[in-house]
Amino acid sequence: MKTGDLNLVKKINKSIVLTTIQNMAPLSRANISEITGLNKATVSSLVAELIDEALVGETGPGESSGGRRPVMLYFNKKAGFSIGVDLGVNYMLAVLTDLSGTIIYEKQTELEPQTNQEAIFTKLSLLIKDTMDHVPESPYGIIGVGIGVPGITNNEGDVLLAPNLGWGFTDIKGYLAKQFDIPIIIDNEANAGAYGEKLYGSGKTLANFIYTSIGIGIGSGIVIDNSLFRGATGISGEMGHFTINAHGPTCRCGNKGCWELYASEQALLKEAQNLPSLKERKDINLELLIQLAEAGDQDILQLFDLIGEYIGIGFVNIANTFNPQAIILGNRFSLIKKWIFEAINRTIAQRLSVSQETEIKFSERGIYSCALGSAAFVIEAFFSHRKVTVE
Amino acid sequence: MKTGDLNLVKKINKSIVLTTIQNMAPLSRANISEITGLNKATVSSLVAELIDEALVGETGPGESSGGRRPVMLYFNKKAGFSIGVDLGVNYMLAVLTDLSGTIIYEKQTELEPQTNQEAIFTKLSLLIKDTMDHVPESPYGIIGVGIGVPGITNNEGDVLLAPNLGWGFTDIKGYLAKQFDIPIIIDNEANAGAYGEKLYGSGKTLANFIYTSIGIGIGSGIVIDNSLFRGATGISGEMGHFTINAHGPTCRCGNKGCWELYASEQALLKEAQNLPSLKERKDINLELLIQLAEAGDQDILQLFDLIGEYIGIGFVNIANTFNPQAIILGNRFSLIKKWIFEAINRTIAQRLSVSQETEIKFSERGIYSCALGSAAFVIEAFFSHRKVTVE
DNA sequence: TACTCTTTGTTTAAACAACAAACAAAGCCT
DNA sequence: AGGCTTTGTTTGTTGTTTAAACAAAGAGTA
Repeated sequence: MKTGDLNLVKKINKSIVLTTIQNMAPLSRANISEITGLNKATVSSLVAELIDEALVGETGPGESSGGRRPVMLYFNKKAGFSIGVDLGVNYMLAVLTDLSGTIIYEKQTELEPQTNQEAIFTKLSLLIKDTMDHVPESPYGIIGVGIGVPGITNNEGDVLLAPNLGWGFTDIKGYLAKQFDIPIIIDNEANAGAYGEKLYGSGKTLANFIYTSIGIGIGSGIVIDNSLFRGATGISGEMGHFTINAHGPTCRCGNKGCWELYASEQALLKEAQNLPSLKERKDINLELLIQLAEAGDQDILQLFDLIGEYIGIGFVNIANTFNPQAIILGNRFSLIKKWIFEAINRTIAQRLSVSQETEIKFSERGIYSCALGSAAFVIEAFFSHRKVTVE
Repeated sequence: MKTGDLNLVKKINKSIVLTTIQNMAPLSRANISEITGLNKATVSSLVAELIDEALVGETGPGESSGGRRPVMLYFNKKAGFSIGVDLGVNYMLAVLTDLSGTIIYEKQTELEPQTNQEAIFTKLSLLIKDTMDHVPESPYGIIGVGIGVPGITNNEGDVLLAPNLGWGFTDIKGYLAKQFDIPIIIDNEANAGAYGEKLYGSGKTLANFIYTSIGIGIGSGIVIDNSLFRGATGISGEMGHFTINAHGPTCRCGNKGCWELYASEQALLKEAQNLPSLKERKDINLELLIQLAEAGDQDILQLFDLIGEYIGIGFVNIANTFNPQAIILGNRFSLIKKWIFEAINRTIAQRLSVSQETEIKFSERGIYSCALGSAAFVIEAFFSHRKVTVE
């Protein structure tokens, strides 16, 4: 049982001071005291410890406001570095970030579709090693590696199922832990994307939102009260598989009429193939359709509109279920924003009860959301034993 | 900003001690010390204060285990009383409970359908006053009134919309506050039901579950990490209005093919009306159908089965979205459990990916869930300034 | 320049909650 | 009767926040 003692009090206040510096630097000890309500003496003593731990530094004297000049403090975001990997179906993207989520280095590797698991593991190791080589000198070095996987993961770092990779149960954390002696965090690609947008993108100012990652499939990350909801056993947000057509076609998940059969890249490409103008072509992919849309192809524009409508139908379901402040659309479909945005909003206006005010947004960090979020999971874990919240 | 100080530590520990006594009484100070890890001296001092506040009492000496006999403590559940009201469409049920949720007194009032708001308010006042008259003498008296309303409420205690009552925006809290000088808490009927089941029913051992209240409409309460999720602005769980048929009939909410059009009492009665055997009858209601089912009417049994299937389809959506440990079916449809249970489970087995293990349960407190949950909201508020949690 | 006032940050002493250890109380066992 | 065990209180220590005093360093003004 978690009882209270003096140690806890200190931890809470130190956490508050650190968070304040992270969010509002540059600022002085006096500023912190005023903002937090903590006594000046308390702030001084806690800041001294944070400086000892290399998490905070002094930049020098600031502007006087009629008295002694303050000593300005900053958050030492270079105290350590995190690695985040977006493990896609046909690519791998790794980013190296500092403790504030700024990208220091990035590297992308292409993957042949259907690459076997052994080969993916090897490439992943190489990618991580390469990224590690680009870490600057720092007190804490690399504080961990986070990986976003397009599939279902549990809280122990196992992948339970990743159909688009052809994986069943996979102990990816175990594999990596053997090679790298640092914390490894595995999570779902949509959760990571949601977290990335929460910290560094469209979700920065939102406490409650749903991030929907629409690509080949549809995944989602649920942010409630500023933190990610992972569900009972770490599986959740499989919203691509809710039924929007009770007697529709069977999905590979076993259910019928799943949303993702109507509103994903897989649905889009299938419909495109049926267009008279494209019937013969074998090279249909999202990029081609974007080209055609740019050129003003009416069939394609109409198709995008239809897909947008189905996305809107799913969004109405999400809004009715969670009443979030916003739904953020991310992953590949953020590329076709301009052709689906109107249809999504139109559908929502038609179907959603007026009392709800859910805004539709698009991912701000684009293809980086997932890698950034994965890196952020590591940073969160690094700070977790320093940060405490009370309610 | 919420900083830490000695006062906070004390509050945390006092809260732990009180919770421990509530959950495990009768027990001694030494027991508490052992269970919580708090020092014996600390426990003694905190228990002394709780006794001063009349929340805890001593029953007398317990069994010796080879030394001095312990003084056994109990939670004084009679220190105050709470009133919970289930404001239904054609009835009002009030319960008077002690601080542990035990019902001391209850009273139900029938309502004519379409009763106007003024009349409902008057009846509600009378019901509350009558309930108050049955309160035993106690240190804190009546600590508040909680009301569960079949509609959308916000966190300020306003009803925004209650279609089945014919209400638009209604300041019910304001009305009651004028007459009763105690805390008034207004919440959605499904949220209250969920909370009632969480504390005193099928949800007691579950940290994550979805309570679906299926009656005329379908509402839902979402329990995440042992606490109720209310959504961005206190509106959430309008799951009855997610689409399960993208191009189905239009619902009064504006959306199309809403789940509640296929799986609620309203759907059931409409289908029943179309049965050849019932075409001429004007007195179709749930109770009649139950009678017929008991008598073995094949048409009715088949109809129940069909409705069960649609309930199952919605449950699959819920499971895919939240991955809860269980889905608890409550309200009127808990009455027809034996005729729909099999169809629900069958549908889920067919449609839900095997990796998920969501159990289907039925409400344990039956028609009391909502009133009990409403009363519990009041108790929670009463303790909220005493109880603190840290993470 | 000299002086006062303001602001910043540190030092000092007081308050207080948890804690360990000693102690008192009240039982059990032989 | 005496030793042992368990319970619960008392006593003194530790560690943290805090208010108040203080020191440092600048601004403003005559």
